[in-house]
Amino acid sequence: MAKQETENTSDLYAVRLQKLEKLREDGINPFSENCKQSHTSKTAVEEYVEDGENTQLVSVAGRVVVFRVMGKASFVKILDRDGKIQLYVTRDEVGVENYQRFKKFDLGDFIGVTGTLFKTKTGEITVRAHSVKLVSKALRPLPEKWHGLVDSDQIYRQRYLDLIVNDESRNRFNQRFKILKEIRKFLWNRDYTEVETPMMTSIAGGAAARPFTTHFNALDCDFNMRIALELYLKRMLVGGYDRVFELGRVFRNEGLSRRHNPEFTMLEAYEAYTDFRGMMDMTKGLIQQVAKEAIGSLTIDRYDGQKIELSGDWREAKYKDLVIAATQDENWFSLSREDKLNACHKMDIEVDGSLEDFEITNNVFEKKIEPGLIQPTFVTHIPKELCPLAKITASDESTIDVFELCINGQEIAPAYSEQNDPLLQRKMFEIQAGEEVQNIDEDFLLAMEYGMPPAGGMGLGVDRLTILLTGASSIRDTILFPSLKPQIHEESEASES
RNA sequence: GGGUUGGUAGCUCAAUGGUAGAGCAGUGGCCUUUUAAGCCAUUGGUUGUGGGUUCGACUCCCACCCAACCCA
Repeated sequence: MAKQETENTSDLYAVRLQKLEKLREDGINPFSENCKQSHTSKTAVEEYVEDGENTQLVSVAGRVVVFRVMGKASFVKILDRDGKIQLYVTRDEVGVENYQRFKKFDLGDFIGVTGTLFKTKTGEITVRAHSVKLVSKALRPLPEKWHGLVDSDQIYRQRYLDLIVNDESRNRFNQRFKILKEIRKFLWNRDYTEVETPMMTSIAGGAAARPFTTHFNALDCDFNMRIALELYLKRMLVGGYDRVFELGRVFRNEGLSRRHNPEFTMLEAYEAYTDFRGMMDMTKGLIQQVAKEAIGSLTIDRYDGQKIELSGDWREAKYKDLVIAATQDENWFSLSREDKLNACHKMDIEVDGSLEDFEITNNVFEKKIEPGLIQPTFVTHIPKELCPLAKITASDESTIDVFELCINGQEIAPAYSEQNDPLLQRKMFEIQAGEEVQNIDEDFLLAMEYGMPPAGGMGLGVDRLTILLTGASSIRDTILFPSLKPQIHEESEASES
């Protein structure tokens, strides 16, 4: 049965296996051959001398993605880390025997070529091959060149194929990698230290989210995957590192959607002797510089054609003012819980009848206000119930000194004036935990009692920032290997021939 | 979890109950400046899985699997 499947589905595979055998018979190892790479596709092209003698030898290597044989001459394109470059291979240059062998190469094979540069009739800078050799044989055919790979399932499960054949996808991921690099550069330049803190802890704190659990065999106890970086980075503040950041994965055991992946990348940065106002300037500077360096523009085209303007000053708005504007009710915050629920029904906002007062209001914010905040907006003076880790606003006991930066209809980055009063912090934790006091991170409170400097802290959803800056329509297009349900594989079709 | 759409050759797609097709890829030829190269010939299928209806099912019905989108 398995054998039959091999024969039916892998005809192309069988042909390539035969080629492989032929190469071995001819004394050529189709896999171990190494080759020199003196230039990449990009740096090789830069060597080309306009209107001059192009005698400089370049050695390039990569995967064959275009293969056009025209009798005794051929054009080939290879893909390397910098992109693609065209090669011109002729019988006269590489010799009859080599050329015969070359003609049996397949799309997808890795080859190495050494030669000189010239420009074709149509003006493309091309390597005229003096020698060409196979360095690694591909046994599977690549997806079609023109339409690329469009099956979403295969794009996500076999991302490597997507990266090989879909330029748009490769470019988007290159932008993501650049974004990560520029975030680090920005913070390093401000004398921040990059640190690493535990991903597995007994208590997952720092945010309100359901954690993934795992079992620690040696200690025989259940651990949680982290849901935020906050509590350990603050321990670093206590420990004397007054500017720290971590860029890493957090895990939240919640739904999957166009905007949510259970594991995602967070930046959290803590800076002593500043507050949420200081973090506001820092965050704006960071996003503007990252956009400039990684994307090359401060004006972003969204997938739906709208433009997002990141330059200049950004709007600031108080949470309460936004809610009052959205509900068109000056007295919203004095309404009873029941009146708020009724008003939500009238506005077509579905709310769970058991929600607390502030949660009902926050539903209005999340469903009616946030999706409309396309241009950068710092939302300030947020109700204190929404975050137990920030300082209370001096002039208004009901709010905290924080901002939530919304862009592209999503919350991108919250920041606080961090709470550093250990007694108040304990009280806030106790209110939040309610019955579940065992979930209070006592070690964190102990650390705070040794003294934590006043600080501003900021968290930034790197995936959401990437969605914003690349104009992607889904978070899955910005995560290399998004979470998917495992597929049951049938017997692997291998080795029989 | 609910709704909608989709799953057919390696890839991209056709085929509305009556012999499963095309383009690209592959294979064999021709071809020394191509740009989705071109020309001639040609191989390739358990139609997502399992049931059912029917003389006959890619097509209709039921269940399940996977994905995308929308909603919760």
